[in-house]
Amino acid sequence: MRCRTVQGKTGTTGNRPALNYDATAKVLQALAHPLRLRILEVLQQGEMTCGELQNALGCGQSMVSQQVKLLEHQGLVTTRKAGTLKYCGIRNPDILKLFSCLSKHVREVLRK
Amino acid sequence: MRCRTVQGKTGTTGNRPALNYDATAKVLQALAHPLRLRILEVLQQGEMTCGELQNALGCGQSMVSQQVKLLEHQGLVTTRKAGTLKYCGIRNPDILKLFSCLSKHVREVLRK
DNA sequence: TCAATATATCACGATTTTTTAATATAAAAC
DNA sequence: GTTTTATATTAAAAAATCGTGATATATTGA
Repeated sequence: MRCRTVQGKTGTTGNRPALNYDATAKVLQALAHPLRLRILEVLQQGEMTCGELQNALGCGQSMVSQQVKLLEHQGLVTTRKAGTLKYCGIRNPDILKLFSCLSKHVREVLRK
Repeated sequence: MRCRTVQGKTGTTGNRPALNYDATAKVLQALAHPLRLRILEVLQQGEMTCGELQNALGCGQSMVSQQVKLLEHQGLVTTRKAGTLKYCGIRNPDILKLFSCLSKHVREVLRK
């Protein structure tokens, strides 16, 4: 995310509160990965440890650890430690609303 | 987007129509860039040529050309040619709904 | 203390993305 | 025709991301 063009937090016309492009792009980037999407989807069922995610998704341990951390940094996942276990959960369930919209887009606009 | 883990179109439980993770990740990836976000925001005002985008965003010609094409490929922008001009517009305005949600997320969860 | 378990971190090659500059194409104006 | 204008394409370097394997840390239980 190293965009060289001018960066502004405010939008085009007057005082409408627009996007913070850099921060928004980072969140989108965090979402833009098949495995991370699957993590979020699986977590809709409820809290889950990293190990459980690993099994549910069939991927390596460090992969899960790293991707969960990334999602955490962008405020998409919260975690709590219980002994040696790390429970992951959806932070801000509002974000899940994006998925239906995206799913529709993929189906309709990119019909495949 | 070269994810080595298992790829499935259907979700976790039964027959709920889940995400196409790869396609969805690609769309998100297309959105995950400050300049591309700005292009989409500017285009909310209406159709605009690549040159006008260039001026509006203060960036180079090939940059606009390339990013617009990328957005086009993911069904986010439509274009029409008129002589030597290329008019760009928002395809599927529904996608704009994502922005308010993301903006809220950035403000609240990543409060900055 | 030692071993086992769960997670974190690190390092690396491979791939992808980003950005710029140069050049190509194609339509319009002259 | 030539020039001008708008856009497309290409090439290339720099940076970021992806995925893996190795290792580190930390907690638990024997």
